[in-house]
Amino acid sequence: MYYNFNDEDNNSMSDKTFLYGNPSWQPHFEKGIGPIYKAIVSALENDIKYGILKAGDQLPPQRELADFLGVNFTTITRAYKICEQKGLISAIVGKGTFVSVDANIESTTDDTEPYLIDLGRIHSLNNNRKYLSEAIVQVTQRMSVINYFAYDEPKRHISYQEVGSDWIKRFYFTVNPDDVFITSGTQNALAVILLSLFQPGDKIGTTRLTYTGFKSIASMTGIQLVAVDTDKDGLIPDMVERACQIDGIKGLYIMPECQNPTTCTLPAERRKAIAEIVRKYGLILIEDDTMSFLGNTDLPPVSSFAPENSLYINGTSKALSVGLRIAFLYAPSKFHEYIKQGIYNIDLTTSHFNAEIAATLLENGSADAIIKEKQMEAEYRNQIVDDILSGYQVYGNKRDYFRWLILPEQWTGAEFELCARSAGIQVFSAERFMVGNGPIPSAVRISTSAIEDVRELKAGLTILRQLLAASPKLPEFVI
Amino acid sequence: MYYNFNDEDNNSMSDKTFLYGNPSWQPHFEKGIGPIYKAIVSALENDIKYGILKAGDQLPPQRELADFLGVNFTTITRAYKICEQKGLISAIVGKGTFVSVDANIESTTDDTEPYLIDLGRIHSLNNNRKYLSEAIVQVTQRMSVINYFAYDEPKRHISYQEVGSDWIKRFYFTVNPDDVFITSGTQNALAVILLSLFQPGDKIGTTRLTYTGFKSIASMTGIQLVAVDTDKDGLIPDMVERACQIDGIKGLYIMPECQNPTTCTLPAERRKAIAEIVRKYGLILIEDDTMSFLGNTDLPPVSSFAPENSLYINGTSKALSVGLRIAFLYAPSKFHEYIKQGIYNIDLTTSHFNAEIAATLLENGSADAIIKEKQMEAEYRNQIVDDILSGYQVYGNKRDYFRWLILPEQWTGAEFELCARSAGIQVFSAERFMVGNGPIPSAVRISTSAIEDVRELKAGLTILRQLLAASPKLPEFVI
DNA sequence: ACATTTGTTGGTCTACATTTC
DNA sequence: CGAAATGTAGACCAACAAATG
Repeated sequence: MYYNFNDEDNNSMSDKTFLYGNPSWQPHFEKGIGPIYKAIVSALENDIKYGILKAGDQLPPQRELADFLGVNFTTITRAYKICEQKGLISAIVGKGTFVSVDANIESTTDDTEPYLIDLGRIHSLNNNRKYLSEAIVQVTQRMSVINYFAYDEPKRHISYQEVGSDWIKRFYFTVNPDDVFITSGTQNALAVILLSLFQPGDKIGTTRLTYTGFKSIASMTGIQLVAVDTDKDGLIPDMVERACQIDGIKGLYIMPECQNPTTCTLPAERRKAIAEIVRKYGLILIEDDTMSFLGNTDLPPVSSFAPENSLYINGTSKALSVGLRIAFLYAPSKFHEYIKQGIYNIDLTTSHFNAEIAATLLENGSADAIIKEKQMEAEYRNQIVDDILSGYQVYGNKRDYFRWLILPEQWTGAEFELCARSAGIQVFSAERFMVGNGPIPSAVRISTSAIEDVRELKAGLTILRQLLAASPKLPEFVI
Repeated sequence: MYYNFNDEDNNSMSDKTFLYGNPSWQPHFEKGIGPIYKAIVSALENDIKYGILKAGDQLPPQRELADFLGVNFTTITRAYKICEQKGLISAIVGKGTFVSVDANIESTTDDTEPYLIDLGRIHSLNNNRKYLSEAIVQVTQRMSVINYFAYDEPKRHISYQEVGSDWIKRFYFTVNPDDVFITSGTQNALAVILLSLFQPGDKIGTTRLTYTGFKSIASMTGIQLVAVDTDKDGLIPDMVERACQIDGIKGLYIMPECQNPTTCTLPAERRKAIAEIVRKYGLILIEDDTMSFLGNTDLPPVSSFAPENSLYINGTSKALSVGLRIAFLYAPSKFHEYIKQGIYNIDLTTSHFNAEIAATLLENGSADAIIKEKQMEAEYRNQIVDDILSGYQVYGNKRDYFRWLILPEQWTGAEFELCARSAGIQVFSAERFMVGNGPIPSAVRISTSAIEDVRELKAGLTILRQLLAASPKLPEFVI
């Protein structure tokens, strides 16, 4: 383009030429065709793709690479910045720039090969379908069933919004029915929120290990996630405040109960402290409380302490039935217009028939029975995990749908996932849940909720136990 | 920050000080607090919001404003650029920068006050619910109904994908069932496509007047729309090519049949020509063929001439029933992974129960009967419009769900919409459908498909006819 | 405590492309 | 046609800010 890359002539740089050695990484591209920063971006993308750069590798400092290429260092800044936005690398002032740990890792957890024992995905436990089936019969027998399909808004004796506020009230958060929206599930609610309340480039804080579905939707909408540090109780309030001050996060995503994947549950004081920070910095809190129905605690959600700044999601898929795809979303009035618009723009509306079934279940008390059974089944299954993996560090509340296993020294999560897979078992490693950079815990998530038959669970766990005692033996593979 | 704004001292500018007069618009902000370009952005936002800057107003040239503020002109470039991305203004090299026509106009068309005669929204005609009701009864009577809710993927004799490929085949496009996805309606399919195949900042070409739902989802995902010129037959192929060369569009959004809102239908040669360009430039074609069931033509869609580059959407909401929320999406194999991911990230999956009802309707022939009836009803209603508005320029095929009315000299679309509203009728003006800048046609869209009772249509049209002959008489209002 | 290393940000400069007159 | 007007894009520079030792 307009610049000649003539290293000798570049006097302003010549005194620094000796300051830097050869950069640890060098982008290969043809000079003179197209902009430099773009060339660097594609070189970086390629080298990560082909394994020349590996997760955690440190890139040369901007000034060093700039000197080597004979350009101003902010040109490198620009290139690095783009790569960072693509999630390939992450930079820390004073420290350096590093290849992201998940740069080359599939971050979804929705797919599993059918022949594997599925200790990977989190499902609703399908143990008893009696109530569901009754509700369906009840709904379909009503003369008005056609209305759920023919009309946009069928009339019913109490509104879905009231059903939703009643549902949310179960979890110690009292909201006005007018503030309740109905979405097609939790994931859908997250998509609506990110699309309607945030813009590409905005930053949202979240635990360093977070729900993969949230990572995906954030990456699709161009929203940057900022890792906030945690300890055994979950998010550390001071670290949230830090993220506000330093990173300028606009929102905060939390799962207060049974955080996915670490199973942390926020204690009461932290909930209040976080709400305090949310209010102080005017954050938009996105609280995903899908797991609260398990009843491990009776604490009010963070949203209840900062309702004006909060979006609170509580879905029925996990609690009642996968097929329902109904989640309730609380939003304060200042967000109503945006959320309405978002819901409309993504999918017009949720199926009224499904909403009616969910409403029926909730109104006639079947929901309570279903939840009770699921809680007991979860408890039973978790006990099996704790028994078979006794002696290992297994985290999780009594009734969670999954557990978090800290691996022995010799393993990394990714290695263990791979070996388990070869042994016929699907688990998901810490790597998949990582946000940004930082130390990756050696751990895997073990789901107890996807398999149909408890014998499968036992068989799978027994194999995992053997694996845990062994050493990583990776199959031969390139890259 | 780091710069002092001392106009006198700025020698490099002093010779130019006399070249420019006072800028036609001046941003008001406090110097020294925060970056200049951001201050300009908020000043601009505010002035548009409060009506100080009106749609179509020309902003001062970058150099002029820069001189006035005593900064480098590229700082203004930066501010303008951000505003352009926000959709507030649009700039043309050599010409200037202008406030967008839709900067302050609600671009949604989903809301209508209940007391108005709704000639605004486009609905499915709900004339006959017999078939739908039969299908629901049939589906619910099957013993396996619970499976639609309890399982993720109920077994059926032929797959929904095959149902989808059969449906698409009706519209002269033969596709492999493996390439068919099921989404929760057309709007949902568009959201999935934009989220999974495009990134914030990407550009997509579309007709200068386009579907508002597409505008909204593009704006939410940070995707820029580029207006492509049209004539009475719709998109002009040469203009599409121009958009490729000049704007570097990555995708192209089209409605080949009954383009919303202008009712244009692309003739055969244009379809081939556009497909040619799509292939030549490797564009991603997004073809929204929701209206083809009306059967105004029997032309194959553009996608059929460039299947490797095309995403073809054909929904059932308009054709069968609003409540179904099922659309079929064809995607070539190279996009499968992305689309799958996108569907999963937005909403997990579509309601199987609804899919089953749609499938039943399609398989047992009811769909044909429903469509036939809708076609006839549409024809009947359009005839009424053409009769009552005879003498005026009304565009539309025999069987469309809406018509496009060119207004007489004295009216602009926005004025007419406002006056019609005061007279109790909702119509949507050309302004709502505009992409970017350019001349705004004086026209409104008149929907024939939202009202229940034809008498309402007649009453509404009669009032509109009187209005057309009158002069704009705007109610007193500020801004 | 303070200098060093490293990344970030706001503003500027230069070449250039498109449109208008 | 060519000069003027106007917007665009890539690179550069200087001040700043966080982390490290």
